[in-house]
Amino acid sequence: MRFAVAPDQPTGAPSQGQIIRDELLGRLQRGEIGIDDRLVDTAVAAEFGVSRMPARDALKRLVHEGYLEATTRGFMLPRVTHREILEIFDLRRLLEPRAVALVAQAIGTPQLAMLEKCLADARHATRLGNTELMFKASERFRNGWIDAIPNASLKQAIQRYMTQVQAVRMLTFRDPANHPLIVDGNAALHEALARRDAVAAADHILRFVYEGERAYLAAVKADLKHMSQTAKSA
Amino acid sequence: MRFAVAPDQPTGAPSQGQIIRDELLGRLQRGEIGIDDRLVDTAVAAEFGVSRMPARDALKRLVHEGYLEATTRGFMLPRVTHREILEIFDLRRLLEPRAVALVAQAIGTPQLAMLEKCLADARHATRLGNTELMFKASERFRNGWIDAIPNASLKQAIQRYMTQVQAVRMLTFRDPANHPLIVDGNAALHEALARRDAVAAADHILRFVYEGERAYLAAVKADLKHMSQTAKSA
DNA sequence: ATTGAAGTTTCCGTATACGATTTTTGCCAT
DNA sequence: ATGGCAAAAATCGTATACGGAAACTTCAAT
Repeated sequence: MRFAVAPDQPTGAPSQGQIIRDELLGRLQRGEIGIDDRLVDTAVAAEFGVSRMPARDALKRLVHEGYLEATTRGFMLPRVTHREILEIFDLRRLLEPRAVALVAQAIGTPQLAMLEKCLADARHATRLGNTELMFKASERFRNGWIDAIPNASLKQAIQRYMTQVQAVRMLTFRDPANHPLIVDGNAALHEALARRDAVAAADHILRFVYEGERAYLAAVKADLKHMSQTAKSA
Repeated sequence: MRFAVAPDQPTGAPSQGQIIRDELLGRLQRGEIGIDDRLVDTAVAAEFGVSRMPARDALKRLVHEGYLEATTRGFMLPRVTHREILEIFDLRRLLEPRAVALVAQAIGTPQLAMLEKCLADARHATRLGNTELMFKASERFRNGWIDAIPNASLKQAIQRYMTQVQAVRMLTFRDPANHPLIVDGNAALHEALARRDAVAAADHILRFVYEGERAYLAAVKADLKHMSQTAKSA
């Protein structure tokens, strides 16, 4: 057993396809890819300066992970239906309380500090009325605690519906009245995590999800036209 | 609209990669691929009479689905870690009770009959002591109720870890003492579903998962040598 | 103006080829 | 005989090219 050269990464260098996939996933999770953007393998390949193969690889993988949908005309965001959104709220109520409970028991001080930073950013943005910043900070907060989930399988299950959650989030964020609710929800969660209080954390996230569903339904009601677009897409 | 040549599948023809993937998945699920078999893209491609690309496609997809593991020297069965298996039991306890509860409210008579058939098959196989048949029947039963989950997102989340469940299942099935427990658990679940009793169904599946975890831990204990192979792999 | 059909474009799936990396094999020196 | 080094083989990742299918566009006829 020779450790002479230090094994660096366990798997050596990540492949181009992997790199592209990670980058695209980041964009998807940051909401940088819109509902009617089309991702075409040749374009992606050109952007990353590689051939179609790694690009195709990344795209197909994202499809399989549920982040994209393969059409005969490129790869697009999956059209989320109203029904599906409600289904995902159901899923979230099943998974996320347990997840934050585990996080409360496992999270480290630096991660807690990071979450606190996100929270402060979100507060600041709210005071400024800057929806964009608020959105980003809240997203970082969410990604932060999801990253801290010690059960990798559970974490993965939650991350699968992240993009759909993003889409819904974007919708509800449009009403600034929701911003304080979101900040307060996150603050309550953070406080519970800081106290390592698994029960309180689970309660808070559950309430938060219900609150999110309520806000979503309100947004849909206030904006029927936009919802009908998800069906017509025109 | 010309149906002269018969359009075969509604979605056009499935790609070669898809075909290969399905066939390989069948072999994997039938246990026809051993722990130290290596699947190499060129060999697979040659067998199916195509180029490397569709074969690679199928292999990579199976990797992503968790059925295979990519090594620097071909694709092999994944070494599932003990930790991962326990994580999945945790996930199952979160998701499956709700899933069967929804099934209890939504399942139709023909599907119920199908489940009953699987149950009868499993009973028969148990009496015969035929592990193989018993395994198949139990698998059909499980796939049957999973198919009936009305919440598509939840269904998908459950299906994601099906392979790992299969692997564990394979392990616990080796002890015939577990067979009656499995049949009884399935029978109890079926009975609850037949009565459209969501609460009882959820209780039964929860108990069933706990029972499965117990059986798994017992199997590991009884078979430490095999488990240590997952680390050494030699 | 609307509709239908033919032509064009776009894009995916697959084939073949090449370079890089890792593993294996063979050989030589001690 | 054993250990190490170098050559060879195996296999993966990527590049490029071709054929076909779906969608879009154009244009003419009603």
